[in-house]
Amino acid sequence: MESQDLRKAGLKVTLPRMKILEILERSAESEQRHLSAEDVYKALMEAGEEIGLATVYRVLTQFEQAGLVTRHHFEGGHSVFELNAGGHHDHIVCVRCGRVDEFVDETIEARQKAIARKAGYEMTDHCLYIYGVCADCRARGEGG
Amino acid sequence: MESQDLRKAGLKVTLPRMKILEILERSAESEQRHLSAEDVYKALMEAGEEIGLATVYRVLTQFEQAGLVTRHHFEGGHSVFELNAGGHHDHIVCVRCGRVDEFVDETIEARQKAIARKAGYEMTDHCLYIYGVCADCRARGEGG
DNA sequence: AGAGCAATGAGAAGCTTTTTCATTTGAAGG
DNA sequence: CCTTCAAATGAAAAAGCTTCTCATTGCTCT
Ligand SMILES: [Mn+2]
Ligand SMILES: [Mn+2]
Ligand SMILES: [Zn+2]
Ligand SMILES: [Zn+2]
Repeated sequence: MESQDLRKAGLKVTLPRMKILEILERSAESEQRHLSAEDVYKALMEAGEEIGLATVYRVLTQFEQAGLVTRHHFEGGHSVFELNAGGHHDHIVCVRCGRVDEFVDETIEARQKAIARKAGYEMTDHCLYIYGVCADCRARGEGG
Repeated sequence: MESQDLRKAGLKVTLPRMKILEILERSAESEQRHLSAEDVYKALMEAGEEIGLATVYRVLTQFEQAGLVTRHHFEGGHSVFELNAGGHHDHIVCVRCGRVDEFVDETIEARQKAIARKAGYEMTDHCLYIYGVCADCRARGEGG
């Protein structure tokens, strides 16, 4: 019963919010954990839902503020959203095919905290992106 | 003689490119190492240069491709550029006042390489942003 | 079921960045 | 120094992505 998730987050239970949460959950457990607002919108269209793009943006921002999703600023200028499940992690992105892998490294996490403290900052967040070419893309050859 | 920098980079020496390079250098050694295209454009205007914003974007992109500057995607949607001097480093950004500090941590650098290799990636690049509240902002009080 | 406030949809608007194209400029050579 | 011509520039338009506006709709609570 995911309407409880919304209520707990202090959000009124509406059809758009339910549907968007469904899309995020279904996509996460199969293909893709990282969706742009446009991706979510397209998925809604394919599911026959008549939900406006403005609503998708609004709802995703609300979900972010409620702590249900995390927003990432991947290269290319647009944001991607990911359901908050399994805790914090960082990302490796293939610059060739766009594949995204996730990782957690406690050594790095600890060093970051130390660096922030030494610089006089109270750390609120951090993000680490490793860019590279994935194994598949390298096997597929250098030429594109 | 910075026209040599441009020639070495394979770029024709033009007035806009010289002026933009000057702005980046002068700004780096005083106030700010990290400038948006708009920042550069404003600095040009203040210096009385009649250079179009489109040219600023074009030139900064060319500088990036030539390895003269690095482009960062800070939060907020717009890119910032920084002169390449002193080699790679990562950033701590104050979410309150926008202050940016820099750091290098060899432990993290090494871990990143290992993580990429283990995930099957050939690493091409990486970036690490630590977000937090700087000492000044904390001293200035919570409300603002 | 009804009242009231929040949420939604469609389109307009806002921002950053890129593209188009006529005009200008720098580099090379006479 | 002057010519030549590809490359670079400026202005304006266009292109994304995201947010805002406002009339309409729909939850929630009684
Ligand atoms: Mn992720
Ligand atoms: Mn820097
Ligand atoms: Zn790949
Ligand atoms: Zn600060």
